Amino acid sequence: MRYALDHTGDLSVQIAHEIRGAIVAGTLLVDQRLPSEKELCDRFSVSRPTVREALKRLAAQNLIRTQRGASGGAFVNRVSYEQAYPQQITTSTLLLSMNDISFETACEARFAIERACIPLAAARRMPDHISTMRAEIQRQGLNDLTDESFCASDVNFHKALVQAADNPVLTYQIASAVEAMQPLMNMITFTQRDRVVIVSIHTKIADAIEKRDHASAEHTLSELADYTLTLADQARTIRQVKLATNDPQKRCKS
Amino acid sequence: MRYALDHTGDLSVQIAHEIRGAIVAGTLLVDQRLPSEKELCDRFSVSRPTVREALKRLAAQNLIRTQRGASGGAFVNRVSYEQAYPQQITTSTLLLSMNDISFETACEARFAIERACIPLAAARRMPDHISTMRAEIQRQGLNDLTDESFCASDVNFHKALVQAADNPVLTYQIASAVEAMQPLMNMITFTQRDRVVIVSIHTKIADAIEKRDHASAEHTLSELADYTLTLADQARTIRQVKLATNDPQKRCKS
DNA sequence: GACAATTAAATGTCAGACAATTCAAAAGTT
DNA sequence: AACTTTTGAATTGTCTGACATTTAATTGTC
Repeated sequence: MRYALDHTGDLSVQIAHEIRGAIVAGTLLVDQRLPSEKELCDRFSVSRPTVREALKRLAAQNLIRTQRGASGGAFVNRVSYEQAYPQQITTSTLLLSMNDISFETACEARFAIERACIPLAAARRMPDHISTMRAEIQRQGLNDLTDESFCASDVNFHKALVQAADNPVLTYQIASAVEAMQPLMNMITFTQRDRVVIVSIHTKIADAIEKRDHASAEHTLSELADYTLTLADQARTIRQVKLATNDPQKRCKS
Repeated sequence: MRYALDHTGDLSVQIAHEIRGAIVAGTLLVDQRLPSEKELCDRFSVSRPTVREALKRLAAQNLIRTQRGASGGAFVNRVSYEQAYPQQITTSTLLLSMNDISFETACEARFAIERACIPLAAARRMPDHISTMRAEIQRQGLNDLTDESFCASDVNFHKALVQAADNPVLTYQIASAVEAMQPLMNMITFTQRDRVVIVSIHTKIADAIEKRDHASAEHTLSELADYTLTLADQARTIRQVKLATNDPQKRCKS
C-alpha cells in the first residue's frame, strides 16, 4: 500500500501522525511489527533519517518500541498503566509549575478528586488496605522523620486509600493527580505539632474507612484539605517574613 | 559545559533524558532557546542525526518546539492545557482500549471523578453555566439527532457542569477522563425512550446546580451512572442476540 | 529614511556507509 | 542423530557530508 499524507508541516510529523492513526484506529494491533525502516522509506518516499525521526516521536509517546537485530524492528506497544503513569505525572507537574497555578487551586482539585473514591473505598476496602494505611500512620508518628520521608509516607497513605476503591482507572487518575501535586506539597515544612494533627486526621479517615462509614471519611478528608491550606498559608507568611528581615548579603546567596 | 550521560541504552534516549531533566528542573526556562543542533553535537559528542532524534522525542512530548531560519532553533515550550489535553486523551483512550477495561470499571471511574466537582460547581456556578447546560439539554430533546450528535451534546453538558466548578486543574483532569470514555460510550445506541430518561436526569442535575443543592445533584448523578450501566448492559445483550440469530452471510459482511 | 536584494544561520531532508545486535540456518563435532 | 559452533543475513543505531528551505538581519540603493 501507498500512503497519502497531509501536505501540512514537516514530513516526519506527517508520517508519525499517519502511523499513530493506524495504531489508535486498531489497524496495527498490539505487538504487531511495523514495516522495517527501509520499507517505510519506500512507502512514504522519504529518506531513512526522516522515517527514523517519525519513529522516535512515536517511541517518545510509548506507542512503539524498537528492537535491534534480525527479526527486530518496531513493534506496537501495549500501553500499560506503568508506562503511562510517569508520562502523565511529568505533564501534570509541568502544567502546574508553568502556569502559575495557585496552591489553593491545585490543593482543591487534588482533594476533590480523592474524595471521589471514598464511597467506593469504604464499600470495598480489604484488611490489607487498612493495615497499609495504619502502618503509614505509625511511620508518620516517628520523631526522627525528615520532611521528605513524611511526605513520601503521606503519599503512600493516600495511595492505599485510593487503591481500596479497587478500580484501576480511578487509581491511575487519582494517583497521578496526587503525585503531580508533590512538588508543591514539598514546599511546606511540617512542625511536630502539624504532624500530630495530620496523623490524627489520617487515623480518623482510616477508622471511618474500616467502619465503611463513607460520610465520615469524606468529612474528615475535607478537614484535611482545609488544614493543608492553612499550612500552606503559614509557610507563605513565614517565607515573606524571612525575605523581609534578611540582610542583603544572605539574599544574594539564595 | 560538557555533559556526562548515563551509559545505558541508546544515545538519543540519553540525550533526550538529559535535556528533559534540565527543563523539568527549571534549568531551561520557558521560551528559552536551546543550543543549536551543531552545538549540541559538540557537547554530547554525537552526530547531528542522533541529536535530532533526541529533539524529536522531546517535541513529541510538547516539551520543545522548533523554528527554522536565522535566529531559529529549539525553544522550551510552555506546557498549556490545550497542548496537554489531546495528549492525555490519546494515552487514556489507548489505556482503556488495550487493557480490557470493562465498561463498568470505566463508567464507575468517570462518574466518581465527575462527582468530585459537584459541590464546587453548586457553590460557584454562574448564570452562563446554567444556560449552557439548558441549551444542551434542549438540543438533546430534538428528534432528528444522530447518536453521535447526541453523544457530543452529552459531552458538552458535562463539560459545562465541570466548568462551573471554576478550577482549571479539575477541569483538565475530569474533562480528559470524560473524553477518554467517549469511544466506549459511542458503542451504545440510544432509543428515543432512553433519551427522554437522560434528558430528564440532566434537567434534574441542572436544576439542583442552579439551586446550589449539591446533595441532590450528587444523588442524581449517581442515578445517571446507574442508568448508563443498564444501557450498556442492554446494548451488550442485543449485540449477543444479533450475533446468535444472524445467518452466516451477514456475519461475514460485518 | 524606506524599500529591495543579499547574506548568514538554522532547521529539514537526503544519500550512502559502517557498526552493533540479534536470530536462524548451515556447518562441524561428538 | 543430537548437540555445539560458526557463519550469514536482516535490522536498527550511528556517522559523515551534502544540499534544500526558511527566516531574520544586513547591506545596498534610491
